[in-house]
Amino acid sequence: MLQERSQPTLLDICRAAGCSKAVASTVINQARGNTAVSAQMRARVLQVAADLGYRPNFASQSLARKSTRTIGVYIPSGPWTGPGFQYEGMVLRGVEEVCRAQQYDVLILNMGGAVGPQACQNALAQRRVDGVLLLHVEPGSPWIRPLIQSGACIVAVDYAHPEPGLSAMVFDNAAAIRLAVEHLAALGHRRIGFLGSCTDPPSQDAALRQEAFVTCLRQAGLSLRPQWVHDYTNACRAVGREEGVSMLEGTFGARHMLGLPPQERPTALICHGDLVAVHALQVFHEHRLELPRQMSLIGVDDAEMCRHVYPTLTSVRHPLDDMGRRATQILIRKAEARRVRPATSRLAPAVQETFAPTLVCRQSTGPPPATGN
Amino acid sequence: MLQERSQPTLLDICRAAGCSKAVASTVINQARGNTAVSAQMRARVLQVAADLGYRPNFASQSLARKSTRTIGVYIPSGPWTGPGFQYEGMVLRGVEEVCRAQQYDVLILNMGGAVGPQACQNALAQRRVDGVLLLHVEPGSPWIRPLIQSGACIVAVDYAHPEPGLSAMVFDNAAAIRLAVEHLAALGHRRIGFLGSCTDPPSQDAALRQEAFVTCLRQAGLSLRPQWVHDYTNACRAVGREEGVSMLEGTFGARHMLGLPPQERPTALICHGDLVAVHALQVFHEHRLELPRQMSLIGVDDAEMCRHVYPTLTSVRHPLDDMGRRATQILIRKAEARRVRPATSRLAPAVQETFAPTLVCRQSTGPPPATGN
DNA sequence: ATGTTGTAATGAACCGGTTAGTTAAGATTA
DNA sequence: TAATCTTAACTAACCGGTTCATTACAACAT
Repeated sequence: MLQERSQPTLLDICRAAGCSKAVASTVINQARGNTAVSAQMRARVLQVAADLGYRPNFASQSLARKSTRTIGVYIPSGPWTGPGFQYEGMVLRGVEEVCRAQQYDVLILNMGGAVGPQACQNALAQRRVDGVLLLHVEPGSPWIRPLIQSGACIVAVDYAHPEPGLSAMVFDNAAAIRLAVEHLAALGHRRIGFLGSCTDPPSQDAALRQEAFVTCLRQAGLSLRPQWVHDYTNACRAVGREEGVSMLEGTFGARHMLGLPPQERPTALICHGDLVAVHALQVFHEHRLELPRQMSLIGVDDAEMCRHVYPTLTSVRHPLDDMGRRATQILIRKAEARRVRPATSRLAPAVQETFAPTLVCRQSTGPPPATGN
Repeated sequence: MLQERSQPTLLDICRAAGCSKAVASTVINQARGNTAVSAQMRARVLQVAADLGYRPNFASQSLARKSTRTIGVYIPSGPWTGPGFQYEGMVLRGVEEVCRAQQYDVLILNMGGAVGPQACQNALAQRRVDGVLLLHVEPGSPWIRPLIQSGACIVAVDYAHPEPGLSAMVFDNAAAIRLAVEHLAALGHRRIGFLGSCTDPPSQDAALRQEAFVTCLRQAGLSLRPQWVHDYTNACRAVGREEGVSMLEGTFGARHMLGLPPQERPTALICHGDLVAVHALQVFHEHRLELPRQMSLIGVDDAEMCRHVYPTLTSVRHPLDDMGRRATQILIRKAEARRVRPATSRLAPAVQETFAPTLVCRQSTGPPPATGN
């Protein structure tokens, strides 16, 4: 009769090595406070642990240490496979890398499924997660407040929050748009348009990017006609707002531009994001427009898909992996500090770091058509 | 001086409600074995728990129950944002949905980063995960054996494994290819080609799909020339195998087909996967081939990106979310059963369920060119 | 009055670690 | 030789729950 092989415990080690739990624990954590362990005992314990394939029980350690070595990542947007997930995925890559290196685990709370914010909060609270990373959470979300009050360490990625003590890793949206405009201007474009985001309550960075576009054009000394900017307002005019506009923002935008008389049409378009650009691409293909000969197109964020469409899409890289990495480092540092002196958690000041964009040139941008100038 | 707000414990509840830990615990778990709790006491405890915002400590529960209510998902392939992640993401969607509903957590071990299999196994072992879901893990991977021996419940998604007791959710690859062939045959295509996967040790389903292709063509009474099938062998002939062929499989395949004299060129191509198809699409665009007028193209798996390319890509849906859902249900069922009678875990027989494909028609397939027939 | 049954609550051991406090023995110093 | 310091080990409390065995007490039957 096969015995259920349960994992060896610290006690098993003690029996085999002939020592107390305290010694075994000390050796395995290679910690020695006021006590030292003799070299031979250390070797013996380590040997036994290796032989038995000992792995400390995480739950037990968490309980004793009052720290779960777990970072929760809260993702309010769409599901794992949503078109926007590439975005979250890039952050996760950085998060996991840092966590794994520091022996932390990642608990992902994705609201894509039927998982409400309430369920997520419960999960976070029950797990006694050491830190929470908020991914692309708009400021002012009602459920942030209880999270802060629960005393968790929080770092937001992508949005600065007005709440005190909330650190944030932010992307320099304005600089991203500036890079795009400068790239196009350098290629010789004079009529540059913008396809904005059309999600219903416009997101904060949608606004930032669109504003930056207007500012940059002015600074570059380029003229801007109102019809060269397509955003939520225009989209609503085209279809009822009920129509799930958001998924088709690029499509609407591109059609809008093609509707303009050729002489007044932009020769290049900057899109709020890569998905918008990819959808615009579909429309241009439909109309047999050749890119970049007849139209230049540029996205923002540099998602994986930029490399897979035709023509490959020039984009402005959003260093999401770096932001995730950095956020996680800060979170872990905070968590460790709190372990040392729990009462003084408020000492940690809110950090805010800004990340710079970089231009990634691909095939979708080129000089404007000679005739059109 | 602000007191660090720590979460209330069961003991806090007891003090407030004036009862013992046993009662409080019983009420909160709404379990009553041989003991009952009076209605008033139950109400009192629940009231207090709600007032204090009590959340049981997960680590403590895990320790006491000897169950972590956590499902580990092992993802050996590329990182979160890798082109193949859409695939894993779809499974995760299903997994998370079921877990969350059953109050389980998901621990994702993605080897995309610099996380070796060893680190993953350690994490799984330390966590005392209740079950492990293997995502797209090829049979015979050397590290599966220790995992099995550790006594974990395991369900594999996408590959059947020869190891005893290992359940699997498998996709009917042959049926998928058959759907694709039948679709094209119904449209009138007589010369159908196949772009296979070119990853170095060819994956099991690459082989299955390619074999199925040959079989289906024969069954449909269609002729097949060797040059209509492009796979790893051909790719290696084209470039050195060092050249990271895998990412460019579609590109090579498409160029190969275009290299054939028009009369001997397939009028439709079935691709091993969507990514292959998307890359083929890039080549066809480069050569100004119009789809589906001059060439039909069909992918397998129905990844999100199929909807974003031009023309939108016809594909055969791989019900990954369903497979993930089902796998998780089985895993949780096994885990619960084991809790009841730990010694009899081997009673649970290895389950194997097959999932059927469905055809998703989009713009990339149509009748063959009239002249070409 | 005694024994039986059933309900409602309690006590205490346990899960598997961590760690402060303590002890025992050998080395160093007065 | 006694007093003190180190070093290396041990003891036991604790983390926050779960659960079994036990007790207290009222209701019922004999």
